[in-house]
Amino acid sequence: MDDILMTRKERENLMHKEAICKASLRLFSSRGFHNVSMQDIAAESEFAVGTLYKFFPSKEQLFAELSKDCAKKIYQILWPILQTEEREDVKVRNFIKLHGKLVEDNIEFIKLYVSERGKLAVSKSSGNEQADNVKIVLGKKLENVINVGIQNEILRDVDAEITSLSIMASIQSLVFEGLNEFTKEKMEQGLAKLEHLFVDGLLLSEKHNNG
Amino acid sequence: MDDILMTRKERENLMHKEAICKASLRLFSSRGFHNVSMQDIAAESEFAVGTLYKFFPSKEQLFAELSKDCAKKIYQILWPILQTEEREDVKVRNFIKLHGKLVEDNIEFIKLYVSERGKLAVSKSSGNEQADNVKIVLGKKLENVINVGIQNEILRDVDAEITSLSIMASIQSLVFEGLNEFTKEKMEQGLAKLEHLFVDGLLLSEKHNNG
Amino acid sequence: MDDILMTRKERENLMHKEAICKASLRLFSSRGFHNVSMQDIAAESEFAVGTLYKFFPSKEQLFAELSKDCAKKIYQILWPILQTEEREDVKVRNFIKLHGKLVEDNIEFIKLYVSERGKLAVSKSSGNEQADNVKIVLGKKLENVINVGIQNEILRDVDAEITSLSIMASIQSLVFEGLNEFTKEKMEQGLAKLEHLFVDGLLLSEKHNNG
Amino acid sequence: MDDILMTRKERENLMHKEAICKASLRLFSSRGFHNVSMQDIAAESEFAVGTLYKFFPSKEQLFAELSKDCAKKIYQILWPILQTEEREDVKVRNFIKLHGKLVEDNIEFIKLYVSERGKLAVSKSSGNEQADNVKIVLGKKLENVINVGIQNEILRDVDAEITSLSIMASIQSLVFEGLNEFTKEKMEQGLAKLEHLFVDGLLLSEKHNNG
DNA sequence: CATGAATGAGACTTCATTCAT
DNA sequence: CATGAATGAAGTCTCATTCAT
Repeated sequence: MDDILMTRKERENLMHKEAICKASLRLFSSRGFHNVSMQDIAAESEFAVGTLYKFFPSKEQLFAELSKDCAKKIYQILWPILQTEEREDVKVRNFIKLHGKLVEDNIEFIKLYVSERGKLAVSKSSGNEQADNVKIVLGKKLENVINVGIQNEILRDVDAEITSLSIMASIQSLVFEGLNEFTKEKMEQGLAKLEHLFVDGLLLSEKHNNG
Repeated sequence: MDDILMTRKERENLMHKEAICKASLRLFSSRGFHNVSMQDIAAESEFAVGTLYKFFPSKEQLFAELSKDCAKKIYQILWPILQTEEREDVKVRNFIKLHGKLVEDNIEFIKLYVSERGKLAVSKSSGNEQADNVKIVLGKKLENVINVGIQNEILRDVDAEITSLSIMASIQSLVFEGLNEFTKEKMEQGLAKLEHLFVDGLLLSEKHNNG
Repeated sequence: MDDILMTRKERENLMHKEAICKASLRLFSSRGFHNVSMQDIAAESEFAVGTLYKFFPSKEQLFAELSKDCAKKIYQILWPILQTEEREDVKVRNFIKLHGKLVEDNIEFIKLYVSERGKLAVSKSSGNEQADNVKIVLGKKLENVINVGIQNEILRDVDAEITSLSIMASIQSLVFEGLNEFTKEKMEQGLAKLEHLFVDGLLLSEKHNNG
Repeated sequence: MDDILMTRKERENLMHKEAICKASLRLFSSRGFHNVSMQDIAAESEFAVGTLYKFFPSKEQLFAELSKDCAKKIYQILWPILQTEEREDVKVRNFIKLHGKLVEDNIEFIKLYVSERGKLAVSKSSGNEQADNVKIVLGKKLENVINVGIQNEILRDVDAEITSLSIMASIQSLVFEGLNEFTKEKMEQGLAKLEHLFVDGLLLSEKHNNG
């Protein structure tokens, strides 16, 4: 509870900043960076334009920070899955499965996460790098899990790097492609099939399949 | 050879339009739609702004036509691969493999193909729909090939839809992620691994693997 | 007295809008719609271009609103004259006479009122319709007054419609033709002669002439 | 027949110029100066843009010359009417009446004649001055006719200047107002009423009315 | 000499950013 | 300190005019 260490002012500040972030996220995720103006954000967040600049030095920085938060949040949800003491195939299963819940709770975050890439004149947008980093870091971790699975003779001897990339890309494609049309159930069905494709079909030896 | 049937004027016209397209493609693919101005395109193509509007009625239409061309070109290369009389697993192999050549020849086309999706306030940009359609059409065809392969007992009994999506997403990810960093060799290695992952590992029964 | 009920902001807002209107009116009335740019209006009104768009959504709308105001103002001055309990010939006299005062106070309004008609590619400029409507409405009322005058045997039996049109056209011609050259006196002399021509000469029976 | 003195080239030139004028007139009269581009005129006249500039140094000059021609043509039709040996009231009658035929034959000329006034940034448009001059000259002549009529005791003792202005304005108003809606018959009815209003009602003593 | 492709200044409009209140 | 009116650079697009062919 950092709250205790903060003055009321600071606490209010934080809440205001979060309100702005939420409003921005709503707008950016549905309309994209260039089709949202600071005036739009001001209106949506119910603050004055000038106030936005008290919290963020520029529109780009606001977007970058948003991306960073978004990446961080996703990281905090997905990373632990790959850190458990479970068997490797279970980790991969859960990693895939968890995206269903993730989408349900964070549609906007996800949209932003998957949609805006290379769009900005990425001069200084450290936030997006961060977002990409999360993908890379999670990808590397997944790769690592797969490698360990292979070593433990739980998974077949595939190329872990390419398999990790493939899994992440497939999830992203499924999630993004489906965002506008899929119901929760359809999404989860798709993820289940993905799980089957990669874990049952590809990676698991028969003995584990039956487990 | 339409060239013979054209007047010099018409040929020049065509060349100019192509020059504008090339310049636009260069800029759009590296910076995205909103970070390229008509002035930029004019400078890059060495024409005046007004000239651009002799060839395209608006920036959106220019971009749409570009997308359409791009999609068409890729379609014309990839579609025949899935239409041959080859065995289904070979079709899939070739489909994946061919992306190496594709990237080599059409980096910018590819970038545009994979990057701009849902980015514009896509009011009427029929060009982008076209681009998306190509992905969908190719994806559906790939799905069909996989299904036939399963019926012919060449491929395992997987969910063809999700496998198709997964293959396409993986290629896209590999190609796009690698575009800025990968050498030709690295790209082809990646595609080879992808081929192995999906065709050898996942889909082929053992007998075909050994063929 | 709305002033009391307004905040300072609102009052300033109104003043700014009026300043813009005045500047626009000055420019439009002397140079016409197409020969005045938003930059011109910005310079004349001593605001930035962007500011103009805070008050009006487009140049066309600015012009339309101006026309509407102009028409409304003129309507509010002239209509009551035709609504009094006076005898019909007196109404017509006053209607003509009043234009002298009108010109004196609202040269620019008048210029706009008489000059811009059918000039714009009048797609949706409801303002101008309004302006035309005022002419039509006043014309119809004048026609009505004349008809009543005829029924009351105060005016001769002329065609009221054509007489009304003729009176309005004559006033307009006199006022517009003279705008750049006439002194106040010359204008009033002209109107007096017009009054004589239409009311004494044409319309009134002898007995009323002597009254 | 100047034709005899011209070379074939010169004759062709003249025809081309006339073709351009006709096309321009068609466009200007229906859409106004600012809503017609040189490209439009080129297309309508079936000449190249560059060719237009062989005949006219600028769009403004083209318009000016057109206005001048238009004014001249109208002048040549109307002036003789006021120069005949007829009695003055008959001259005025014919002057008014003739506008019916005029409209019928020269809708475009008329439209241009009455519509474009003070619209251009009248820096050097001597053509429009010419057009205005024609109105003034005809107006002065009509005034003169009326004065003679008064001296000859055919017309009442009215102010000739204001009567002339009134007649001209009324005709113009009737013709212009009606251009888009009136049938030939309606137009002629209106002019007949105008004739009655001004000649029978106002100007003629009884004895002439019965003639 | 006619042509019309090319030009580029200039029009309208938007929006990130500033600053007086 | 928050506000939001004001700013003006920059974007898209038009069109009168030029000039190589």
